[in-house]
Amino acid sequence: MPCEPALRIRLLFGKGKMLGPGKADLLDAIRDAGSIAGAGRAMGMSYKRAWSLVEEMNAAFRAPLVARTRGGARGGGAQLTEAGEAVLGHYRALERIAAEAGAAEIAALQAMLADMSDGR
Amino acid sequence: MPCEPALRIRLLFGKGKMLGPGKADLLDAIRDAGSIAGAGRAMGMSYKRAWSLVEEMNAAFRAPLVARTRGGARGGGAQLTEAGEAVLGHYRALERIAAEAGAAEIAALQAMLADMSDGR
DNA sequence: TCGCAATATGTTTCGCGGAACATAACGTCA
DNA sequence: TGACGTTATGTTCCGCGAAACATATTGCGA
Repeated sequence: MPCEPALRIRLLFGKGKMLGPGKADLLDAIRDAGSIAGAGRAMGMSYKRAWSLVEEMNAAFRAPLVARTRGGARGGGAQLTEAGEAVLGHYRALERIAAEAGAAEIAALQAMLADMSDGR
Repeated sequence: MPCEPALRIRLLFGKGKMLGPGKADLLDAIRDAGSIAGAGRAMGMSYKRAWSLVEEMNAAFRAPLVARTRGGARGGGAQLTEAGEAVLGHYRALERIAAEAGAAEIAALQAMLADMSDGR
């Protein structure tokens, strides 16, 4: 974790349907870990919470973002679906684009801050 | 209130210094109401909370964003300083620019949502 | 000099999201 | 068939941020 982004973006489509940094990071972690449990461990989040976030995401989108399998040799696991990859990609792109397009405003605000010794 | 923005942006400069929709709206309300108490009433927020947010903001930036006066004919009041106007302006501009620059990604995500009957 | 409306600030209470804990079910392999 | 690691799901517990409540203070005007 090199540095937490200075710009956090949350998309909210009403009625409990929202997407922010937390869910995006979780998608990333699931892709890395290959399981919800592993992702939870990796980011210090309880399995139950990770699972419920996945539940929310799968419900919010037309197609599930995370595919899960139970049992089997290694107990089961979870992977990002094509939709999951797409959503994550779009979100990351949005983050990048917004930070880029808003760089001037962000810099202006940062310049007005008190005591920016470390700039973070 | 036409529609709450689908895009919420939070800027975080570490160590308790952060700026999001809540504080921005509060600045707006203070400019409208001419007082912290009035702003709090207008947005259904306790005076204490509004006051502490102002405190945070004034501490976070080099120059205070909100100028307060106590006592007097109408009890006192609060107005945005030049710095306050500037910060609010930069934040609103950032919101606008980000939403504009990220429109394509946002639309792509929205298109993948389930059941967007009301679009909100 | 008293009342008003606001700022200023401390103390206590409370709701809720998340943590912690507890199980069940699943499916492959040894 | 038993063990393992995961998904799946319910229940209870707890910390913390916000609300609620309580005062003190300021300065003008009636």
